[in-house]
Amino acid sequence: MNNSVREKAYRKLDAYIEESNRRKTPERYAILDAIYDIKGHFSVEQLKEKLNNAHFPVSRATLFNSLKLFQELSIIVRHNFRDGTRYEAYMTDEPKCHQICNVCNKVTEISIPMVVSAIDNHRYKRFRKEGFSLYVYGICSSCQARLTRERKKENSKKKNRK
Amino acid sequence: MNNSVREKAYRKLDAYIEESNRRKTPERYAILDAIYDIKGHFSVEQLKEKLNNAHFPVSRATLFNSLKLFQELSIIVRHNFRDGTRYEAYMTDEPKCHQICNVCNKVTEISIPMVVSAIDNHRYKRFRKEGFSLYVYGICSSCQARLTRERKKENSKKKNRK
DNA sequence: ATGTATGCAAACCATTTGCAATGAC
DNA sequence: GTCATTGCAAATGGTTTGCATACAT
Repeated sequence: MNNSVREKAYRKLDAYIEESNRRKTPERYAILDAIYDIKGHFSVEQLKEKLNNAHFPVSRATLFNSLKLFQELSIIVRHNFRDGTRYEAYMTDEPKCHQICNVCNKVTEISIPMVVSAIDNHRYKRFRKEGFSLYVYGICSSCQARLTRERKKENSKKKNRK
Repeated sequence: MNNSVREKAYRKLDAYIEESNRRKTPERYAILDAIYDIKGHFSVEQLKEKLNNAHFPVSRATLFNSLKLFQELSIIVRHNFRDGTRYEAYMTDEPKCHQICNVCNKVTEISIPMVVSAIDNHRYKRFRKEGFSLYVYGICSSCQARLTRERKKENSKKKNRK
């Protein structure tokens, strides 16, 4: 990951605190650091653990507060996968799309440059775009294969019964 | 909404039940109907209410079961907005993208044909695409304006104190 | 000194689970 | 008759909330 992304987030947080007359608490910066150290998706628990390991334990309430704040500042994005909520820092360089199987719920990150540029080039009305997340839903090949197999089996059972 | 979409979903459910040797319960078809009657986003509670109004009350457990099944069958998609989970039937005609404000969390449906065609034309690897959802995150103009106003106010307070 | 932010624990609420009853085949 | 599916109620677990304390300014 490009460290300039991290620094940009720092500056966003600084600016917000300065302009809104809030407090520069060590927790907020520690959490921000942990997020960028993790790279990629993370759950609240993983983030908590990361901070514990960094000898900077933070309460769950503060984690949720900060995550909400960072989302408002467009520093992170919240995903809701089948196995729970995941957060992720926006990456300016090569944003990823998510390919998700509707059956096994497996999430795969893929690159679709055409889509990314189409999203970037669109002119939004009364809206300042900060980031995006795209989920392409479907069936992965292994589930496809398994389903076909299982259905065949069920069908033969049915015929035998008759 | 095009009714052929609804019929396609019916056929998907029929095929699944037939091939997997499951049961054609009235609940499943009633729920499917309610979903297509609602049109657009809905919460589990809204769906439950819709079914109550249609004099076909269904238990919450069954609703969740069916929603999970319909998701596996790629009939519906699950969204996770700030104010809770919402479901939505896939629409083949003119799929919508979501524009979401990171501050007030307002969700607006927008059309970005270039994006839709880029998603459609991409060649996925070992994956059969069934649908997608795109969330473009940012700041809506009214939040933008409000934030600027508030920060200005906070700043003048700060100066007065000094 | 002021009032924002944190930490803790309790409360909340959407979703899941276990199990008995139902009913589709 | 068999076994998938439903309905109910209890359990679960992630997230929020209330309040006292700490601390950034």
